[in-house]
Amino acid sequence: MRIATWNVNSVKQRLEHLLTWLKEAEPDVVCLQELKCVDEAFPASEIESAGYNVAVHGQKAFNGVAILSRRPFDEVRRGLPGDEADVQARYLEAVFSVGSRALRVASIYLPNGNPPDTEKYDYKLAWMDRLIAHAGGLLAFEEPLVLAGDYNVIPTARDVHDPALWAGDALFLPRTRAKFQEFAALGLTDAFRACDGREGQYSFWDYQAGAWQKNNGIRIDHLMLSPEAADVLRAARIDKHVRSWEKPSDHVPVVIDLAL
DNA sequence: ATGGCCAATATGATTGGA
Repeated sequence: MRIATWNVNSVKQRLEHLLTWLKEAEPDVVCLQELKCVDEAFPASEIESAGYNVAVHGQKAFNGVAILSRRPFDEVRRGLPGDEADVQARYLEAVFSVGSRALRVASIYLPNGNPPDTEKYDYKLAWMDRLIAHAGGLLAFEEPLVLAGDYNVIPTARDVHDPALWAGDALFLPRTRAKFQEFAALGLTDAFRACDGREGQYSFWDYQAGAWQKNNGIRIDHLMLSPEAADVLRAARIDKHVRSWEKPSDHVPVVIDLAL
């Protein structure tokens, strides 16, 4: 079972890349973020023709998450619980049958939070609290669970090319990292870090200032695993070559293999 | 050259990204 996450920065702009990468990587489940379109504008037929079922939680212009799956969906949940007034499309959850087991996967687009001295940062931290509460409930099922997405969190100094440059950023502030630690401490495993301890492994490079050419990146796209999923983790990788394609997203896919 | 981008929006300056 191959599961991936990718912030595509507009699914309409990135459709050709997505179809090429699906054929190349052959994932079973894909979590997408930053669709930047409403449900009706999502290119469902093109993706279905590539062999995937589609669940979409879109929004006009911003945000938007989707899950693609070769298997049929048993259940789909749209939106993160905990705030009925939150209209931002940042969370989508699905359940699949894998043999006799249930596999639950969520596509997450955690708020950026910049600038940190504004209500945007408060929203980020509150969203993380809601995610912690919801994840706690899901972990109680004691099933394979993959919470995958663009977390907009640099977990440690090892995950950024120049920690000092990011010290005051909402993605790397101590409060942000502490909250992410609290989330992981529920019993979640960072799949990539469980497989690869090297420095210089990133999932995002800014479009500006030649960041890609200089490998000035950050690792902010994560697949977080329940113990039942971590037990069957076999491999994790970052498909960084996608960043060198023409007109790329600023994020690249992160991929794991589970023995399910 | 110590700076350089990109996408969406009643489409032209603004907003958001990270």
